[in-house]
Amino acid sequence: MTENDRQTEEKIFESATEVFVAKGMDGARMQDIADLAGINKALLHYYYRTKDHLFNAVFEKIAEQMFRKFSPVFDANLSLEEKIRFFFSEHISFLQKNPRLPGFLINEVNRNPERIKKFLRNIEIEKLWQTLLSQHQEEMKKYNITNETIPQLMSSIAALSVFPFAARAILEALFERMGIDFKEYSEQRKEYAADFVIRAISK
Amino acid sequence: MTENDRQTEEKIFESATEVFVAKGMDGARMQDIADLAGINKALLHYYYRTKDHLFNAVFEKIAEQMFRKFSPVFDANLSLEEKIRFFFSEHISFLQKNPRLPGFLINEVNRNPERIKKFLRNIEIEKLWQTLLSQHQEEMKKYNITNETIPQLMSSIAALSVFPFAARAILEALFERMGIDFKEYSEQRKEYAADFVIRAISK
DNA sequence: GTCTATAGAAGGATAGAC
DNA sequence: GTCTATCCTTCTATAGAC
Repeated sequence: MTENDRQTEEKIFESATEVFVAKGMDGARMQDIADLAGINKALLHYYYRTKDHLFNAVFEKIAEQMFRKFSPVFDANLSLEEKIRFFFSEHISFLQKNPRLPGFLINEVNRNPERIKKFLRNIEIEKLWQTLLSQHQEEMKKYNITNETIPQLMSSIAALSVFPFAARAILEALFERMGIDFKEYSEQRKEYAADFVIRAISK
Repeated sequence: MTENDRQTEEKIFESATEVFVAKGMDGARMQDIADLAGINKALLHYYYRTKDHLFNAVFEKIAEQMFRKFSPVFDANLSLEEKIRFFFSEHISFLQKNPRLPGFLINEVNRNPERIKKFLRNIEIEKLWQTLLSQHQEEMKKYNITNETIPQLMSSIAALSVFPFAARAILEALFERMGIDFKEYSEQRKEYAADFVIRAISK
């Protein structure tokens, strides 16, 4: 693969990412992607045979980015409280830079649940799960956490971080009427959400 | 309008709702809707001039349903804690019956933020807001709540209720690997989320 | 590897008969 | 009010020249 190939292929991939995230699989047009990349449609099909192939490449990359942000939480040598603060700070910072990713993923995954199942097959969920459990078994006793409530807790943490960005358009419409700035809100959220969770699990 | 008209129009509306919620505005096909309603395409255009008109009718109805579930919370004569428990119980029950609505709304609102702004213009946000504030000003002192943190608190409550259904496909894929049943999880969630919030705001 | 031109299919919308 | 037939546009995908 020559330098020129790599550049074109990358440019296509970047443009496709932007268009797919903005309009979704169904709303995106190959013509839009070609225009944004400054090339013509035929070249898209030369590199990625079909729209579906191109979309899949973009989806996998984005899903990987989102989940990679979670993984340090599982093996970092931090206390539970430190992990929670670390997670919200890092994850919300990532979402501030990529505010449309949550909505994109939620939509495409609802549209085609097989996509995420296939993606997760390459991730050792069970292993991460066991690591996390064993790492904090002792610490959990100090908090209001049992093995049974961990799914509730983890989904709550994800919810508090991701939801404001997924539902951003709704929140912004409401905030506009209440004189609140979304940027300020999301910056405050890093600390608020961490405090919120820690108080909620404290005995 | 004759009885027959009403039946056909309703049948179209119901079919359109099902198809739009399942596939989104961009993915939905007028042919799908006609097939599901047991009529032909031309009749769709007879009742709702364009696909856009039909979609707007469906969207407004769904947005109205979702937000109506929030409104009793604003004026009910209940203590703060009772309101929180009432909200999670009612709202999650509604979502259990309509699990695809959150994903649908989030997607369409991201696709076109104007829609929700227009919808909210007909709702007296400021009034509901003032009612809520004045109603619990005294009670707030007992909790960890200030006027400044109310947007954080309210978005957190919405997040804990809505997110699991919006991201249902992701959670189900994860839960499958961990031997957890989503139905059971969502039933437990009513109480877990309420307890979670109440502990989080308690001093 | 990149372009122009076009095939081929699908979708929204309308005309016109009943 | 409902149907069949069809127009017209748009979109993905490919053929073929350079």
